[in-house]
Amino acid sequence: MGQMTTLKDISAELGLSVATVSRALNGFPEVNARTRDRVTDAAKRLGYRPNRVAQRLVTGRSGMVGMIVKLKADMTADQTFFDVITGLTAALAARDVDLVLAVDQHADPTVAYERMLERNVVDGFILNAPVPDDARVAFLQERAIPFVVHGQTATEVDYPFYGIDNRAVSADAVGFLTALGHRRVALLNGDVRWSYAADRLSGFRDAMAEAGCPVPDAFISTERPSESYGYTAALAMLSGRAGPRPTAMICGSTLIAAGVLQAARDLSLSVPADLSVVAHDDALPQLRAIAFDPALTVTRSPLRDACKPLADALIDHIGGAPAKGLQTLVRAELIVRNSTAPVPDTGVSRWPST
Amino acid sequence: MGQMTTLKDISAELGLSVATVSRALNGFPEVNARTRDRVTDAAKRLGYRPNRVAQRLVTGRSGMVGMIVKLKADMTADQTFFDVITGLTAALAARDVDLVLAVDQHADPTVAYERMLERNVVDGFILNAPVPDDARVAFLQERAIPFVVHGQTATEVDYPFYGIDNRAVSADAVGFLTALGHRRVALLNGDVRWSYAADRLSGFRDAMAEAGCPVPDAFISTERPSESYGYTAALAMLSGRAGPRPTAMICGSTLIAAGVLQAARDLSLSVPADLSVVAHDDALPQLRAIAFDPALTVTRSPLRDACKPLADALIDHIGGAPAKGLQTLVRAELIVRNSTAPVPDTGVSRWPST
DNA sequence: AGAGCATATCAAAACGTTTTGAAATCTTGA
DNA sequence: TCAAGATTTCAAAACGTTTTGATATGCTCT
Repeated sequence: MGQMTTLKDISAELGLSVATVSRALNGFPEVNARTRDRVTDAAKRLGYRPNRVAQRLVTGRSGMVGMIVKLKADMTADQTFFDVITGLTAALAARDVDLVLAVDQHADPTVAYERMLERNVVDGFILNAPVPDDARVAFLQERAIPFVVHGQTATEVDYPFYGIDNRAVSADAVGFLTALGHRRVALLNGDVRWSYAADRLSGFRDAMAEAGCPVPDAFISTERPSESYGYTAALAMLSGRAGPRPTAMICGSTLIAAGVLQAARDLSLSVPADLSVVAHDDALPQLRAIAFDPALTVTRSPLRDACKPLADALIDHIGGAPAKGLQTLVRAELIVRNSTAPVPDTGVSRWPST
Repeated sequence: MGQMTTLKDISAELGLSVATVSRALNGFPEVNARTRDRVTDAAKRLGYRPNRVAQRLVTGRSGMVGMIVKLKADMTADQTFFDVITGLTAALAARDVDLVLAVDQHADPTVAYERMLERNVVDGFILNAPVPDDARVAFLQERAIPFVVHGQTATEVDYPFYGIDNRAVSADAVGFLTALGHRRVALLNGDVRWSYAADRLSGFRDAMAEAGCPVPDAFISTERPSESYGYTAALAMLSGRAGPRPTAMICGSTLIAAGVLQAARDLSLSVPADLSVVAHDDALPQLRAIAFDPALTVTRSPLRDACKPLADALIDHIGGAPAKGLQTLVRAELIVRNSTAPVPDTGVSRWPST
């Protein structure tokens, strides 16, 4: 089958040396303008495509980065996963890098990385869903493998990351709600084993404390985000068996909020008149916060926004750029819609107790 | 940072030539047993890992295969996607091959393949979700790039594939239902743009014709599988506005079946007394047919089963094995549970018309 | 005309492997 | 003991690039 045309072919065709052809194609300044034209012309004419493998052999880079996703029994990742992969591969492709994907089914999170490194085919990794004191971070740092973390809050680290300020997410939501007079605010958080949820929780506690609002234990729940979790948790909190009910809820995701709204509906509670709801919105196409009824007030930071910065940070870091300049912590945007309102007059919700 | 140890390092250490070391490690027969031991020993001791890039440069193979998933606005792929990726990467890894993933957002399905080929980093492709006369197939065949198709019905082709016999899926379901006396059977199919659904449809029509059962147009619907599709389609069919109602339904997926069961419940119809339901079951962990109420009668062929044969077929094909021996068409298993029963006595459903 | 310098090109080394063809060593049989 | 053969090892080429160090060519200034 059709042999690839190589630098040698071009050099033979033009009576030049391979070195000059290489330089001409790579835009080195010392090659004569006319020669460069002849070379680029011949390259196009002969359909030259550089052999990446050869390039990589000499540059020592593979031009691929790895990503290893954890297979969870529940597969919650899926919703966000596809979206992230899409943006990521696009951003990587723009810089001529490919993504090698593996799924980890192992208990020890590092073995999958070890395996991929062993096959020594990737220049670096994209780490997602970090946990506090992530074992993978230690593993990769020890081996001096470049990586970038998606979703990171601690800023005092020496590797690149892109994340949202999750403490601020909670603080902003709390600040907004307390300004509306709410004092009994509940948090329907994600699973605190993940850093993002842990940070939201601590941000929530601190902000509530600062606002002088006590937070009963019953007002905080943490679980993997799902609609049914939102539904049952909200139902439990709103039943008011364990003291006064919350007048506002902060949801870890729009999915949870969907369950909360359903629960409110089933209890004949009006949102926002009886209950204010704020959710964090990753801007997934399937769950458009603006399409909720009522339209959700959210702290918003599109997941897709992370992809390009992540890809670029990793590639730059592999290229030798120091981590310090490749750390981004964005502040989520508070978007006020119709699911929030001032606290009901009495301060105690007005519906009959169940 | 720590230089990789190379063949040269080992050869220097042992006073052997690089060639011998290479041979020893690759199990060539002509190397002395003692020398081989010394080499493997030194390799382990020095932590030798072959440089894949160099290997590839000389062998011309990359040891990676590509998969390009189509980004659909609705993202229905997700459910099955994660499962497939998991099995696939595991099966590939077992043969020391990695998976390069890209997401295609382009209208022309071939451009993403073109792009990946251009970067010339994969030895072959796994094609999923084939359509009749798939443009990607023509594209890859023209360039003599190895590939394997996941989900294939036409058997008269000269490339490897692994698929289930979708015409038989329908035929088996129809055969089972007609044996129970059903004659008014409806098909809630997937989107017939995909081969699998097109085949299910033709298999359904043929089997029904053979059984001597007419099929009114209203008994056939095709749409992207979802619970709500199952719900609304079933509701429409069971309302009976356009003639007598079906006594049995064949669903393209368990997801659709979930909607059908809900519709039956809302109409106070008993499954299976009033309506028999058969679904095709891909055995996704999230939607366990046995956990339905009533437990679903299904044609079952676990999606995961396809992964290892697919990976192996592709790798063998890349290795030069002819396509003919790498084509598998499995017959789905009919599993009878509680969602099917003999047709009601009258032959006309006994519930009051709406 | 020759030194000095910038410009443009080249040949060769390097990357780390596999593979080829030849050479060295050992074994066997007469 | 020697030729023939088998066994084991080796040096070198090859894969297609990038990069290094050297060389050729032209120009400017004295």
